[in-house]
Amino acid sequence: MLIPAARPASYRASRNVPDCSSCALGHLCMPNGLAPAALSRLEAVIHTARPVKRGETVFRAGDVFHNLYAVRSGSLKTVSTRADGREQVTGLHLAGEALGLDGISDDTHPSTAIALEDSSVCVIPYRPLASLCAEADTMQRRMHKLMSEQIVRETAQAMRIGALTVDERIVSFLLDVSSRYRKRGYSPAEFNLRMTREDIGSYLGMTLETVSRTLSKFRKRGLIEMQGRAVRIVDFDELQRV
Amino acid sequence: MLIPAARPASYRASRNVPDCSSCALGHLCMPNGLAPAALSRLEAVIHTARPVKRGETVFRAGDVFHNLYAVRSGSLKTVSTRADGREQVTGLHLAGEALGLDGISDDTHPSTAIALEDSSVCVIPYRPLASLCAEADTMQRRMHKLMSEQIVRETAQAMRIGALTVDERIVSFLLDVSSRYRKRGYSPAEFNLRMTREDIGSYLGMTLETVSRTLSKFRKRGLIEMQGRAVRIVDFDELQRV
DNA sequence: CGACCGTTTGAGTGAGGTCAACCGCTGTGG
DNA sequence: CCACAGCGGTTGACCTCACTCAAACGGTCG
Repeated sequence: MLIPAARPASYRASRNVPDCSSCALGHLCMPNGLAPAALSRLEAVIHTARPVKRGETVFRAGDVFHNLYAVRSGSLKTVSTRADGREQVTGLHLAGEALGLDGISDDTHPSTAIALEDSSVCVIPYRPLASLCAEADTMQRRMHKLMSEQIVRETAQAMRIGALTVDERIVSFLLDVSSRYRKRGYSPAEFNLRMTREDIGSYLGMTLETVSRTLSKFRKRGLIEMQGRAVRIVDFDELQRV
Repeated sequence: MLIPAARPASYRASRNVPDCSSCALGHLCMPNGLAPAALSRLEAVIHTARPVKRGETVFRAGDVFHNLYAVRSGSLKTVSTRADGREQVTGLHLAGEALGLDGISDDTHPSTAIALEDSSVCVIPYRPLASLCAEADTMQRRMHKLMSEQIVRETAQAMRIGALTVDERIVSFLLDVSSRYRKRGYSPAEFNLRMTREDIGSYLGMTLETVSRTLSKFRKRGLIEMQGRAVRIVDFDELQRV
């Protein structure tokens, strides 16, 4: 049976995933390892939890960069507009992941972040965070890792689009999302994609029809179950071998 | 007439591009704005300039991460190996650009860096650099910008591959390289790609035959001149409108 | 209830991949 | 010094994968 949305279920408890009570953020604002002084500073920096309704934006392309964000709950997509006006989905950000790191580059957000469902984000003013990084070594390390991870993810995404067939791209996408949910303590087998077929196609460099056809094919082969945007991965092994 | 390799020519002098005498690094180790104390620290951190012959590697996928690198002269490609063994070119790094930022993520280099020509790289030990970032605010800011720029570049690359036709991809690639040379004080119109057609194809998600055909088409239309890997952009405007 | 949006599925087409032949340059060994 | 092998590049012919266009369905909201 398919659940309508991903939920922590028993995974969090059983797999002993650390819980950041202040903002449920995974490793971005996870206090482990921080000196008490630095911890209280961090809490002072992260002062707001901002709710974002489905379809609303957290920031828009061109906005002046002031804050980083961390997804507290829900999920968001980032879209970039090309020179010719066409829009493309360039990122998917799940609960516990960071948002807005690309704005540091030239103090302007290059993309627009849109909530895929009613969500909540932590607002983290960049300047104070940078100061904190200078004082607490662990914090700086965490910041660098976070940015480096984003670089690795983007590179993987470019490879995904460039070197894989559409079947492989869909598989890679599903497994990527799955592993990201697992990392945050949610079920890696059942989750809700929340994106439309068009969003997925835009993200993976293919048309919405092809997305639909490919998912249908996988369903018929018994690799996945799905109704609408809810997905359940039935056969990981078989899925992995294309 | 086509030059065999990109060279500073008169651009550097005439356009007043800052020159970093210690390692010709553009903004990565460009001392402008650093306090004298921080500057001497920086020089202490960047202790080695390592020569790399064409085809040699600076680091390999799987190597433990210790150092960042900055390209002093020449150019390198980064390649990643997919699960199925196929290799893909994931990055191109020109003189003055950074290398290895993706290794911070989990203390392991995820890709292999290979020199496209006889080159030279600055070796920058990460730990001391991080300490310096904690002490000098400008240095931290620079570091963050550098990583954020890399994120933006990778996102652009994913969009390039995902949303553009092969013609558009080639144009976008040529203009990208061109603007990067301009930024470093080299001629934006004449440069040497150094990569094989296969490398370019791998980087742009297409076959080497298609790369060759497309470049030939552009040459016949008078948009570019080229012999071998040397390129001269003749008509920027016409090239830009696909 | 009807309009609309997202999705599914089908049929036809074309952009780009595949396979193959050939050219020119470079390096190597007889 | 020349012959030859090997690599990178170009071009052609053919084919296929994924896009385009089109139709129809189901759920949701006013």
